[in-house]
Amino acid sequence: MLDLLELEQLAAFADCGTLSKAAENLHISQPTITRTMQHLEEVFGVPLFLRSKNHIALNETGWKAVEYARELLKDAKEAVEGVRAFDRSLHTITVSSCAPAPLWYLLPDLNESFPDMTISSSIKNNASVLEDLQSGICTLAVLPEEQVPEDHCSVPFLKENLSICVPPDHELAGHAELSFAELNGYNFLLGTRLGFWDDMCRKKMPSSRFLIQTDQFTMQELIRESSLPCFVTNLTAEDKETFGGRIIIPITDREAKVMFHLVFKEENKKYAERFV
Amino acid sequence: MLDLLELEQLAAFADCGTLSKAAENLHISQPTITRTMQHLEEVFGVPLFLRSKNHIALNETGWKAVEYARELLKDAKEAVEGVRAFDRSLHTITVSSCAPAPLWYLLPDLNESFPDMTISSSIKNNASVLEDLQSGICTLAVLPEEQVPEDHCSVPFLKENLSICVPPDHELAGHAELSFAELNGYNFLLGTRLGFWDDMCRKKMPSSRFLIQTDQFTMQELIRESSLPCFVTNLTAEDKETFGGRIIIPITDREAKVMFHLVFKEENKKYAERFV
DNA sequence: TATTATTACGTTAGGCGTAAAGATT
DNA sequence: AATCTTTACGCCTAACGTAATAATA
Repeated sequence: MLDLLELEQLAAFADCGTLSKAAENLHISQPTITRTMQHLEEVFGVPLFLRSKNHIALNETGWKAVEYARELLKDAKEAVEGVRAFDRSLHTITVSSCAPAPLWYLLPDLNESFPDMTISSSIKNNASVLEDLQSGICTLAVLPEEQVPEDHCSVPFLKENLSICVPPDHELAGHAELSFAELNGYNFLLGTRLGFWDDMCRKKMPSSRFLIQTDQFTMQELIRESSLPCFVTNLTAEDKETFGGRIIIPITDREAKVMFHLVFKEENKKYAERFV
Repeated sequence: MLDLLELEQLAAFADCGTLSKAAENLHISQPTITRTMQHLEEVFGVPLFLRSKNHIALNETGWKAVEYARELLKDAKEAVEGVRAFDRSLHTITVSSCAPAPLWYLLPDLNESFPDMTISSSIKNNASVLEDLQSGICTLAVLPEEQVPEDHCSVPFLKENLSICVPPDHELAGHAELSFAELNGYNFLLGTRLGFWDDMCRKKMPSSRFLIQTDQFTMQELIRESSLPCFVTNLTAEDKETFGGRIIIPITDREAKVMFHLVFKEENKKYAERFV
């Protein structure tokens, strides 16, 4: 039977050209590698080397053996990595969500219900979430109702309504409600990456600019100190403080009201059951 | 690093269900296989088994590891076989010919010129010979001039003219020459498998039947004792005796005169050089 | 009681490195 | 002289099997 350690020495010899350099590389003695090459010839049952008194080189068959050796070594490495990755996946719940808000409710819940599992989550746009779902990269996906693929299980999860938030003296402050059409052209502060909402806003308000703030504190300061409108939803959990005296005005468009669904494969039902 | 011997034990355990049976199968002791399983868990770095006091079974990850193990074992086996096959191919000249006659001249020549090579030959139809050539299965191919592929080297080798051979009292015996059209409808004795000629005759004489004789002696007897026509060519080396008093009549069709070419890849030029 | 996995233990085979030899440039 | 491969030799590890242990059905 082949021995991967021996094949590694063979590959090293192919790389180095001489047994001595290969031995040095692998931190073993020359005699050891000499013996290994002899043993490899025994195992393969055919000559692999051209020998002269103080020189050894691979013959044509030897090079072919090296090809196979490298392939096997790569496969063996991938096997170990594959098994480890599989084991990790058994202890990880991976959530891909199209928006941040659902995660605020989902993640604490999962953490509590499956305390010995690692919870890994990411926010991306609808298409990417779908990919993760189809490819099995994610265990649970959060998608708008309309995006739920037919061949997957799903449960309704949360409803989110988008509103904007302006200072009382803002020119929009008088409206009881607003449409994307009316908002188009205004520039907005955008708190964190919004996933789903991000795409939606850019699409519905193509003339608007979105001033993205990654820092939480900066964002709060700008909300307080500027008159730029920003977004809130019914799920936004910020303090009253954060928005100071700002006024919240609902957006009337159908698209501003979203029903998020939890989507998953049959085999991952157990992780979604408690949300049914 | 993984050890294929250990993986073999893992696969055996997966097959047998218990360590004892696996040990028995592999003719090793139970403690050995126990230790191996423990060591495999170390190497993979993740749990592979569900253990109770006197029971051990593969967990989900373990089964995944078994998958990889089987794959690696198969690959390793194929590597050894592949290297052996490659080595053999280096010491074998494989000839695929569309007709037998060229081999009568080619094989003795090759045997003499390359005494330490094994010569392996087969007769097949044009299409199969071409396949062998393209796929590299054969070192040298013998094909009719018209069939030589453009992307290969070739040298003219032999010219063969097909004739028929009938007893003096046969109704065709009076002709000085004949065409396939005139022969169509007669039944023929067919000595050995003719490769190229076989297809040709069936195509040009669709109404004829061919009585195939695999036994040399039977063939000779039938030639002597029946009046059925048979085929000969300018290359046929049989004794005058074999054909008794039979008369040989050339076939006039263009297709009955064939120029065989030796066809080969650049890399195998050395085996054809002496025929240039 | 029979079967199974695991641990303990003693033995041994085989693999490694050092040293030396032989050969080539 | 320096470099390289191979052989010789002795040590020592590590792998194996036997025997014992523990647990279960």
